[in-house]
Amino acid sequence: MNLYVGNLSWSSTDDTLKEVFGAHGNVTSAQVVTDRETGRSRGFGFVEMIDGGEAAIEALNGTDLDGRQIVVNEARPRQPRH
DNA sequence: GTTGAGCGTT
Repeated sequence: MNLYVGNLSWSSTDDTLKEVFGAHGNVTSAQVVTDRETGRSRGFGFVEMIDGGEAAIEALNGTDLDGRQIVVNEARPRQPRH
């Protein structure tokens, strides 16, 4: 299950998502989207989960993460890179 | 040493 996580703090990392979402399910991959040019965080990320995905959404959506209320939702299918 | 709506770099 792919999860979209928005409104992240600039300090939030892949490990941050993996820890928070890992507490509610099995995380296979967690990645904070960083700017390709500057390499800085764009304030959102994606989390891949095997189980507990929807549970993590309801459990973590709107909750505080590193000082910001994160937005958790199911991610849309990513368009092929061009 | 900054910024703040949204759906990703390979």
